[in-house]
Amino acid sequence: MSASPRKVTTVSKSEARARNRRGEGTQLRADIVAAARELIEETGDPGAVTLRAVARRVGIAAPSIYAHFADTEQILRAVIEEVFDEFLEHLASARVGIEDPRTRLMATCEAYLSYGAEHPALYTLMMGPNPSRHHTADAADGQDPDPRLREDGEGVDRLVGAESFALLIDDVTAAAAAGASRTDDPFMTATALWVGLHGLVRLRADAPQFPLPDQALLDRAVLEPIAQLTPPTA
Amino acid sequence: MSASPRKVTTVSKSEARARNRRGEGTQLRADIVAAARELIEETGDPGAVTLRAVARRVGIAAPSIYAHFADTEQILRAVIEEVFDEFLEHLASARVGIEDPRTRLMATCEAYLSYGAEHPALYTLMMGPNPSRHHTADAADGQDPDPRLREDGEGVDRLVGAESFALLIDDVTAAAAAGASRTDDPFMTATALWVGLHGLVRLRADAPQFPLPDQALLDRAVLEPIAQLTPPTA
DNA sequence: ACTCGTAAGTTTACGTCTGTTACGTTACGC
DNA sequence: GCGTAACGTAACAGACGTAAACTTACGAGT
Repeated sequence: MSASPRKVTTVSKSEARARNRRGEGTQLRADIVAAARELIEETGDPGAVTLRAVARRVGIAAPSIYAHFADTEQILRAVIEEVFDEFLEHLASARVGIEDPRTRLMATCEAYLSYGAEHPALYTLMMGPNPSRHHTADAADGQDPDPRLREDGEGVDRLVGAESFALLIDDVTAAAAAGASRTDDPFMTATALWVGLHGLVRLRADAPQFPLPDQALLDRAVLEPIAQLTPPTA
Repeated sequence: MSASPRKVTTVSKSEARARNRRGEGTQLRADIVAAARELIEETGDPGAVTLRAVARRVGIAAPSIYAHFADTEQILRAVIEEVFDEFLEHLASARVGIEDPRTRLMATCEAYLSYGAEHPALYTLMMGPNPSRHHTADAADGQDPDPRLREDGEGVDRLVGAESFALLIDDVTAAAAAGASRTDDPFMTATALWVGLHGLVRLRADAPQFPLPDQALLDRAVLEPIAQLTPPTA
């Protein structure tokens, strides 16, 4: 139960770290990404992700990171990809199994907002200006809901959440088809909804001390008019 | 036309700087703030504002800053205050002289968006999480449009743009009174509009590579439904 | 069973940038 | 002429990225 006898300058966790086995060098890579993620969540600042800080937390020496990442930017990119997958999963699992288009659209929006509220720093990192492009998105896989979605070969980068945004488009399109929304341009409406969702998340994260109205009421005041929802049971 | 003969490590501007006169020590303070602002605008990162970087740009020695600011956070606060004033002025000058409530509301929104588009880094700094509170806002100056606006003595910090937000509330209230908006809760609608404006600015700054729809069309798709505007000439 | 190549890290160290303290210097203006 | 406002110089300690060399120990091959 006693702390480690070693004296530590700042914060350090697991002092004891067993060296990985022969083929499991990749395990350290995952630990590095996890440590970087923790640093971002705790400090709220991606700038806190430094080679030495990550190394301290993982329990390794700083140069050991070079075996897996060329620099801190690569680490951040790995975190971003992980968060994007997690965010997409969060949205998808909230939507699955809901047939009613209106309820499903609202569920997607709620999931979007809840993720942003629970992981403000990760959301900011994910949606913020990316370090740069990386792998080209795997090309055409089928029908396209709107030609504007994939301008050119690499216009829609995965990093801006194209898959997640596709869920929104899907929901809005379904709502329009079912008469739950009066929109005549699902892509435009979905984009506008994205703006509203992004604004809600960012404003709550950016100005927490500002006396905003009740959360649910403000959400409705922003999202319902944008979605052009028809009266509930009309 | 030739560059300065001195060799410089990074970027440095005015090498020559004349010492201020006797009573004009305050001039340096303004120069420091201006340099910090430039650094933020050029790099997009408030972290680039370091005592030494500011000193280099101003053309002074780093310790000379201590006479005017205790640390970098104080400098950032000064920049934030300057930007807030500028932002408020930008909105106010765009609104002034417009009598028609609908046109005036739209003008305010356009000014909001244009400032955000032209000064993305400063907007982010201004609207982002503030370093902390500072001077208490000067107390009650007259009627209050909504009791929620000033929760307690210091609830509405000036740093979150209360004055600018007041303009929005004013416009929405006037629009509602004139029948240009169908809202029955101007404060809620103004807040929702703020969310939409913030979302538009932030999304364009955060994901510039994403193929967003035409700017004017997206603006309308977001703002008009939130504002609950009545048909133009009905 | 014993080697030994090599995966998986560590140690050490250099150079840069940072904040910050202590002290020295210039020159305006009464 | 001289006090003091308005700076500059020198130097420290800490954090950072990164290169080079060293160490440990797993596990395949004989």
